[in-house]
Amino acid sequence: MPEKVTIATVARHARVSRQTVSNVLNAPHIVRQETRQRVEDAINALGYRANQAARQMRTGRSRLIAARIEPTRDGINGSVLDRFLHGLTETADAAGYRVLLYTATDDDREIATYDDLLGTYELDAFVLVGTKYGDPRTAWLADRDVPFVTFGRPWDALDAHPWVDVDGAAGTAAATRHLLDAGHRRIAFIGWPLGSGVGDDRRAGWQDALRAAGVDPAGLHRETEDGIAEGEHLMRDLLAADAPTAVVCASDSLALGALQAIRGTDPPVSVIGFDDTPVAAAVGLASVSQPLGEAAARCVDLLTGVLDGHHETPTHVLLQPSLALRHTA
Amino acid sequence: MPEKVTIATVARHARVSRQTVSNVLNAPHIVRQETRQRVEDAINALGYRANQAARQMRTGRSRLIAARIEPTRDGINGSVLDRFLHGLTETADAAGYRVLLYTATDDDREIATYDDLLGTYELDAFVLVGTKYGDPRTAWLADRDVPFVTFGRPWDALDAHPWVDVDGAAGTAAATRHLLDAGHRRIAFIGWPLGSGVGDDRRAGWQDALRAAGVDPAGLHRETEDGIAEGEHLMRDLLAADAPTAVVCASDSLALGALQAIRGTDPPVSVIGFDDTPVAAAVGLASVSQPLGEAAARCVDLLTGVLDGHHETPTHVLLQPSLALRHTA
DNA sequence: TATCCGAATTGGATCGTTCAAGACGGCGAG
DNA sequence: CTCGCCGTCTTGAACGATCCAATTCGGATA
Repeated sequence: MPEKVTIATVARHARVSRQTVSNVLNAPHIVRQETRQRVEDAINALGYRANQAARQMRTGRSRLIAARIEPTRDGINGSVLDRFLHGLTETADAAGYRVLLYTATDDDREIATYDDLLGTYELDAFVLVGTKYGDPRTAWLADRDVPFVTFGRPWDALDAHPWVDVDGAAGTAAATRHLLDAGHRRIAFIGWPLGSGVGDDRRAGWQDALRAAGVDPAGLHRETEDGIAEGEHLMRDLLAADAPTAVVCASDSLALGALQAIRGTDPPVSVIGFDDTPVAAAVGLASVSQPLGEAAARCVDLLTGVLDGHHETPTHVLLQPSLALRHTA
Repeated sequence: MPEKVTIATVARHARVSRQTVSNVLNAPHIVRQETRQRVEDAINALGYRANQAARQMRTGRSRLIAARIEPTRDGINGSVLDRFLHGLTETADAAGYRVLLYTATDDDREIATYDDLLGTYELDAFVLVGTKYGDPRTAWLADRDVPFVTFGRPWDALDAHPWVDVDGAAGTAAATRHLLDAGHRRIAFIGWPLGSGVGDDRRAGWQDALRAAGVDPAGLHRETEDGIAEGEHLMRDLLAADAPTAVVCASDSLALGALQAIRGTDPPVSVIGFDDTPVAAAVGLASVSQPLGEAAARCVDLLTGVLDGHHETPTHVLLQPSLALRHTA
């Protein structure tokens, strides 16, 4: 039965005081090289690991970051969060932080969860995925000076807090340009109802790319809630009314619906989705791909920047998506 | 600037000692009703929350459970883990535990991570998803008496440790019976190479169901690594050699491949996949559905059973899958 | 040789909680 | 009446780390 190894054990073994061991861990530069080496050897020999609870008690820092895991809603876009979380865990680990999961069914409950996590676990920071106009969660966190980053811009006040996002407009613009280069002119867009930051952004990219190429986008777009059936329905409508030869969609779900609607058209209508989900890869759907691992890494960067305490000013990161070309485009 | 509320603040406010407050929290029955009420009122009035770090220091329990999040490999089956994690977080929360994520690229590194998590964070337990024959991870954990549960049976020693699993054989058997009931006789199976516990189990269900119906399964099965292209390839092979009228697959990936191979057959060959992933729902693929939320809940049950300390004996839970019927069957 | 300086090290206090042991009043038994 | 016990509550110590102030020590300076 090996005895528990504490900082005192290490100190005894290296014939120094506890404080010296602590200094080796937290401020190595103030310890003489020779002493430091002796302490480090003792640490390795004994397999010492600093007890996080004890450290936290003194410092008030838990080295824990919270992220929310959602019930995969429509199921297709769920994998985006999945991949993001994986990247977050990996990068946070490298920075000496761990990721704690939580769930919540609505904003009030989510805020109650923040309160609990902060009170009992003294969480260091939160990562929120997706925010909406006038989000009460970010307001609550900001009010209390809790460090947090969002993956997704705060559309109503870009300077409100640090965020990382992917340039959706650039993605749909690139998709549209690709179709233009392939000779298409009647390129439609199926997106979400007006008023959602993300949806409007993606629509704008398509619109601007068309205008830049001298094509009038008027009438060539449709709006609906996300979903496969919805996408199929709107695509049929487009085919009947406007005879587009290609379509860019705000999500892979919509694009999958569109794919079903165009079955049998000749020449085949090109389709490009958004998010490059596994489903897209599975069925050969071209899609705009977000650099999720990179996004997660930058979230951690921003957080450690705030936590390890230099720049107080909120910082923003806008990443560029890429186009995953497959046989539907 | 509200002062930090500790157990001492509550004690002062309720005019009792710290220990009495502690007793109200941890052993309410030994405190007189009237006193207890006074303390509880004070707790609510002050918004007191027990500091987990301090508690952990004394008790050695962190109320933290670790689970691994994997890089979505082929992407399709990844959502299984995703849904499982969500259920785990929800149920753990209800039981007073939180879920901590970690990643690892191989077994050795994963074990090193265990060591680190146990040493610095004093994790209470681990949840492992999927184990293989002679898994070094479970051996390591068992050696050190670390509480853990696996989602997936330990195929080489069913009594080695607590586990929760879904009866794959029952799932493929049900799928096969459904096809038999629909009049099919030549029902094929596309699965994974012999020697994987999960794969062999799923194949056995198909085989037994056929035999029970008096159909000889000989020759009607193929084995390959998981993947869409692989499934398509083997399905073409089956069609050419054995002319099956239906096929049961060990995964949705394989089933998707099979779907592509049978396009245009008349009458259409029926296909049933496994895991009921979002992709299956999206393309209308019938599939065997695992009760993932339930599985997660039972994992937490087993863990709290061990942690909150009654039954020492490993326990096992085998859940029944259901059939998600869609137009491919 | 005496004095001083700064780098390196030391011991004690502290974070908020639970554990172990003891104090206090009231009650029933001897 | 006294003793012991039980239920209830209080006090002091401990968990393992960091922070703070005090001390030691080697070497440079006068």
